[in-house]
Formats: sequence, structure tokens, C-alpha cells
Amino acid sequence: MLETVTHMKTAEATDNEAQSAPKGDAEKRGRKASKEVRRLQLIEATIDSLAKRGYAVTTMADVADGAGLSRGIVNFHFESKEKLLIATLQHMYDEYSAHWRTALQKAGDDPARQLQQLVWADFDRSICNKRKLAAWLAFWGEAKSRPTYQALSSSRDACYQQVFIDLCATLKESGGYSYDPQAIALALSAMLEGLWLRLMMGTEDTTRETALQAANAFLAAAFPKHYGQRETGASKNRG
Amino acid sequence: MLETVTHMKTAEATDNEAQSAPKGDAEKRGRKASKEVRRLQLIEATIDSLAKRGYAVTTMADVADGAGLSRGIVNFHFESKEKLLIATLQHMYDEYSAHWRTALQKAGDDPARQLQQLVWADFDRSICNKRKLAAWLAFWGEAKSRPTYQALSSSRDACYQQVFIDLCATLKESGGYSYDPQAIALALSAMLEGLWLRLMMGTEDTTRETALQAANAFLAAAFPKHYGQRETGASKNRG
DNA sequence: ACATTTTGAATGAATGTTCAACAAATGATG
DNA sequence: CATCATTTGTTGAACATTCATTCAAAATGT
Repeated sequence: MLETVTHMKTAEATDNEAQSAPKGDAEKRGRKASKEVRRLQLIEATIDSLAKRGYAVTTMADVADGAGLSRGIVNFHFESKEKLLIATLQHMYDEYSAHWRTALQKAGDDPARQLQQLVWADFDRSICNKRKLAAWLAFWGEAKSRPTYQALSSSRDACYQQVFIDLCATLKESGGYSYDPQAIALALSAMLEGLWLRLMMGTEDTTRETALQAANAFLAAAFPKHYGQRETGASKNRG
Repeated sequence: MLETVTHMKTAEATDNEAQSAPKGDAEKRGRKASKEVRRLQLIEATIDSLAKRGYAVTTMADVADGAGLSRGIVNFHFESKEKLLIATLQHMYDEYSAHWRTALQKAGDDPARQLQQLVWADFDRSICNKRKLAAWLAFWGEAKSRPTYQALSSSRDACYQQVFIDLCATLKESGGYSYDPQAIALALSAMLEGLWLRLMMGTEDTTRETALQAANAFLAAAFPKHYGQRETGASKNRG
């Protein structure tokens, strides 16, 4: 019935979104708008480089070339390389945060449906694609030794985790399960991150489809009363 | 005037394993033994640097200083920086691989016990500590863009995954469960990796104990007939 | 005219690698 | 055992390269 979830599909191939033009709504403050557009353009180029080359060998020249601009431009819009990377991380964090909050809102009032939508949202093409995942992993690899990154580095923050715990607690009561909500919530969110990891690594046995199946299998096993084993909702649709 | 600068300050905190001596079984080829010891010493220093500073800023000088040796020594024992990193990754891969195989062997013939031991082995202090986990994550962040890393980068390889699938299939038959063994196995191993990720990130809400609880909660939820909700087995034993 | 943005070369710091000298162990010879 | 020759291991300085940053000049828009 509901194939609503997954069809965001915001330009996963290469994303030529930020490149178009500084036109349209900004004419009085065309400059300021142009400045924001430039920043976005450079941030997207940074994500590209992180995904393609990796954190360690992502250089300012890579970013500038990727954006089709000159070498010194990044230090004009961002003060330094570190600030560019922080801005990029912040951008991805904001995007992910907005994404799951939207999914939660769209889910309505049924807790079971809310949890399901949250889980499915994780595999939406707009955020779950090779490019973004690779960029996340690049940051994760550096987060532990960079205090500035730590707050933003885990896309699933404390607030997200608390939502999971509350939902698991609610389902526990309504379903009469007997586990610790906190433990199950941790297991669930850890599995989601682990599936992301598999997808990024590019092992052949894990695709977006199989990952979604695994997530559904977890839901069915942990909350049998709410997610019957019969209908997973992922087996027939999705191209 | 020149007092020999033999610091040998290997392994400050945890592992003074490689330090012992080039003696014993190697007298004819004492040199070769010493060579292996040096290699291990440098590999350990590399892990230290990866964990403390991160992949991007781990330099040859860091490694040499960490081992208490001179700058040029790494290029003598390893041909290049890349080969040092590959050797380090291989070392960690071999260690992890040997670890889970040993755990599997010790578990006896009962499939339920085998799976449980495999899961618990993941949180053994010998491999599940901040230092090693941080080093793993550092490699993961670079693996996608470095073909040489890819084969070794995921500690849990195809063989490990197959063991999981087979065990899940066996438990499915004996317990009369109704899910797809492959999906559940993927969910399980992904959760383990995700829990590792949380532990590395150093978020306060995830410790080795809570991670183990989450893993046990998963087992109890997925295989209720085999792992009753009552006894998790993790509350008192296992240091 | 004026402010803003962009360019591209110059600069200086950091880093991987090389290498000639040096030290230590090993083996040969008497 | 003593002495020398040879191989193996180690050092630290020198070198070349890469990269982030700076900045004066040019281009662009208002």
C-alpha cells in the first residue's frame, strides 16, 4: 500500500544540483546568494573527493578542480581546509538529521509504523548511496582523533537514539515483549550503521536490497507481534 | 661520547609481547628472528599512531619515534609507507581471523553455543579495545579508495559470513523459526560491526558491557528457543 | 568609482624516500 | 682466542615532492 517512503531519489548519480546557476530568486542580493551557492558547490566537490579519493589524499586542489574553479578559491570562501571539512561534515549531518525527522513526521502516530519508517529512511537513495556513505566513512575514520569532528561525526546522535529507545519501549508494552528497550534500541541502530558500513565497503553480497531485507528481518524477529514474518514490504516493490 | 641510543621503548601501555628476545629457536638464523621482531615492533607502533593520530596524519616519523628508532629504519624493514600499512592491516586481519576460529573451535559441537561464542568473541578484550578498534576504523575509512586494502579491510570476511549463515540455518531448523538465514546472518554480523563502530567512536552511552548486552538481546530476540530471555549469560561472567 | 569575487603564481612547511657513513654481529683464518 | 673481512642492521642528514596558504593583480558586478 505504501510505496511512499523511498522515492525521494535526489540525484544520486553525480548530483549536478549545485552547479546550475545563481539565478532565480536572488537578484537584489545576488552576491550573497552566489556566495552560498559557491559554498555549496565546494562542499559537494569535497564530498566527491572524499568519496573518490579518501580523506587522506583529499587536497584543496582536488576540491577546486572538482568544482571547476581556481586553486585559491577555497581559502576565500572557507578560511582553511579544516573549516571546509567541518562545514562539509555539518552539511551532511544536517541533511541526515532533517531526513529522519521528516520520515518520522510522515509516519503518523502509530509507533510501529514510526519505527519502520525510521529504519526504511536509512536506506533511502537520497542519503544511502555510495558517494555519501563513502564520505561518512572517511569522516568516521578521522573522528576519534579530531575532537572537532566528534560531535557531528556520528550521524545518529543522542536524540536519534532516544527516539529509538522510546519507540522500543512503547512497542514492548503494547506487544508484551520482555527485553530491555535500551539494549534492543542499541542493537537496532548498531545494525543500521553496520549495514551502512557493508554498503560502503562494497562487498558484493550486500546491496541496498539485501540490507533492507536484513533490517526487516531484524524487525520481524524482535517485534513479531508488530511486524509479521509474512509481509516485509520490501520484497516486491522497489526497482 | 655517543652513548648508544637504544631506547627500545616498545609498547608503552598494553602489549609488550614483541619485546622479549630474539633467542631460543633461532641461533643459526638469529638475524632473521631479530628482523621479525623489528617488523612486529614497527607494526605495533603503526597501530599506536593510527589509533592516536589517525590515518591521515600518521607519518613515518611518528612510527619511527613511537618505536624509539631512527627515521630511515622503516624503509629498511618495509620497502615503503604503503607496504608498512598493508603489513599492519594484514597483521590485524590474521589476528582477528585466528581469534574467531579459535573461539569457534572451543565452542564444541552445539550450534547454539558456537554462535554464542562467536558473538562473544567479538568483544574479547584482546581484540576489542580502543587501540585496535581505532586502527580498524582508520583503515576502513581508506579502504574504499584503495583497492589493495579492500580484501583485508573487513575483518569479517566471506568465510566468516558463511559460518554465520550456516549456523543461522541450523538454528532455524532446530528451532522452527521462519526467517531467511542469510538475512538474519547479515543483520547479526552487521550489528556486531555497528557495535564496534559505536565503541570506537567513544560515545558515552556505549561501553563494552552495554554492547554485549545489545548483542545478547539480539540473540534472545532472534533465537528465543535457543537463548531464553531469562539467562543472557553476560551479566556476571566474562571479563 | 567601488566593493566583491576570482585567479594563479610564490612561499614555506611537512613528509616519504634515498644514501653514504657507521655499528654490530657473523664467519673465516691463523 | 685474536684479527680481519663480510654481511646485516641502523642512523641521520639531504633531497625532491606535495600541499595549504598567502597575496597582488585581474575580473566581475553594482
